Amino acid sequence: MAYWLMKSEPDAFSIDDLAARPKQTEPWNGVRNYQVRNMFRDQFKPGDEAFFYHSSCELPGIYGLMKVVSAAYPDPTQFDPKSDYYDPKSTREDPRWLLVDVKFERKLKKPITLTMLREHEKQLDGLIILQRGTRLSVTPVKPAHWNAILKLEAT
DNA sequence: GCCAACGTTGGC
DNA sequence: GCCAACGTTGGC
Repeated sequence: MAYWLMKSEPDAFSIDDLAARPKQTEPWNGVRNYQVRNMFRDQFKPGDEAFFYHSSCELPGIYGLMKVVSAAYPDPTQFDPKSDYYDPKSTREDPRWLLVDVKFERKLKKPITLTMLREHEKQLDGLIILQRGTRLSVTPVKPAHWNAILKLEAT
């Protein structure tokens, strides 16, 4: 089983939005980056765990936990001309973009902010989100990092 | 296949 | 709103 960190702008889709979904699941659509597409395709497995990270907001950080509940499949928004995520170059025969379904697990008692993560840089050496200029919206998290980060919830 | 221009991300 | 970083596009 693998661990992931998945970013979303809370104005667009937040941990509370996920918790409010009828089955507390949501297709993680709109990813338009080949590296992430390949991670979805090659590495994501149902049962994987993920941090829900809020970006571009007042307090960027990890706000909750979720579980991956599907294999990768084509993102339907790429075929929808009315969608912001429409990609005219993608076809149903050869879809360019994939997504996975995620399921709400729980909110953290309090967010683990980016600042807190930085304060524990030593333990979290190599965590991608702490590296300069990382813009990937989905990144892998090593098990040791996952555990170290979760411990910060109690601090 | 190079690379300049452009667009996007995301913290601050 | 600024701007650094970096992925993508497209002309050549």
